[in-house]
Amino acid sequence: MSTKERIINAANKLFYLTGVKGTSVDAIAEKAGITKRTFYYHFQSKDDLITEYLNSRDQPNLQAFQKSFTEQQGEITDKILAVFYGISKTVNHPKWRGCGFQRTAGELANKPGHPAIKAASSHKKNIENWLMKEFTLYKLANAEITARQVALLLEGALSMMLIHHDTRYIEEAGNAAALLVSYDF
Amino acid sequence: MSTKERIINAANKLFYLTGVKGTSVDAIAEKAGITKRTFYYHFQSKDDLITEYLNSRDQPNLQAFQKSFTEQQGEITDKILAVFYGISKTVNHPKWRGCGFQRTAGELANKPGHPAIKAASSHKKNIENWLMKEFTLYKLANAEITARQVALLLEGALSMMLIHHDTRYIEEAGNAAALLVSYDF
DNA sequence: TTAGATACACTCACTATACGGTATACCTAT
DNA sequence: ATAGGTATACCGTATAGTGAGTGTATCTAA
Repeated sequence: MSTKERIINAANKLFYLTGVKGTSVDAIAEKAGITKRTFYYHFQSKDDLITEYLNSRDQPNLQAFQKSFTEQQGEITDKILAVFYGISKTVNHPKWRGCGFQRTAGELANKPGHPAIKAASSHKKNIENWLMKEFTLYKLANAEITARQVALLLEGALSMMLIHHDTRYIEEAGNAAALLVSYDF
Repeated sequence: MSTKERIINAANKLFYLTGVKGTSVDAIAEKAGITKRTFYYHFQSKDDLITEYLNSRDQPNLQAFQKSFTEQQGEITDKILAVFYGISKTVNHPKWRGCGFQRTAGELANKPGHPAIKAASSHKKNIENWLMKEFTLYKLANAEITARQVALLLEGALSMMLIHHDTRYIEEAGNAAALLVSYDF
């Protein structure tokens, strides 16, 4: 694994665990087994790394949702429920800290044009677009609208889980999503 | 206004605008017109202030939702739509930064027992309980479940608005909430 | 005159970033 | 093929500034 990959790897863990403002470049360099100077050889700035961190998480996160959906047999409502159930299985892991995109966007709320916020926006849109395509395939009447509504429930569930640490919130979000999908079917 | 109130006032503005980790005690002291030492006379620690900051926002935030709901004439679905519409009117304000409770909980994600997270949890439950009581009055069949689902949509909308800065997300969340309410009516 | 409230000046740890220098490997022209 | 040049990747050590929190003296009101 290249040095740059090791840095991004370390950033993935530390930024997700302790937040982007709560993680120092020193800590990342140490975790990556390099000096801080070497970090600045590979990255222009900490903000630069934050952006690459989120971009590197886009596809893995999306694919995790897609996996839950695809592997679930049955109706479209069952598949949607499986996506929410897939998350509920991960939240009890001691290192679970909600959605890294949501938390990073929250931390950077006063830097509106920050490229990391654009990365978060792009990621959320990728999820929404994927849902829309699936809903279109499954002949939903208003695939675009329902996809957005399900994405909103997903987003709300991730936040509520972080605040309450109670899996009933993600279950109820799944139920609501399945309901909205079934009414549009 | 007492010194303590002035401190909390300054914290309200700065913590909300730049986040709890992005705001220094020095900045709060300066905004409050006191020295840092005086701050530490009134508060035990920065964490202490963070907690009081969120607790001080609980009722004002809740009442803003209740105001939108109460002042709206018509069916229960109209009243719920009004709650979401009330938020959509605020998001274009240049100082809007999403939900302070959500963002603070995100920043403190690696401090699970932090009293500020409990304050956030308590606030979100207050919203949910209020919705449940209203839904019960309006004879919804499953007031508790629907209240949670609407709260989840509200939460998701606030996060999505912060990420995308696109009011169509809050509109769609309102539509979904109204739909879920009407199906439970 | 005494207790609460405030100010000044500090500590000490940490933070992002910069500078100067080095080892290694690959060129390229003779 | 070999000496001189150059690009890549790395490290050790500054630097200038910020972070939370404190010791001690002074003020003020009852």
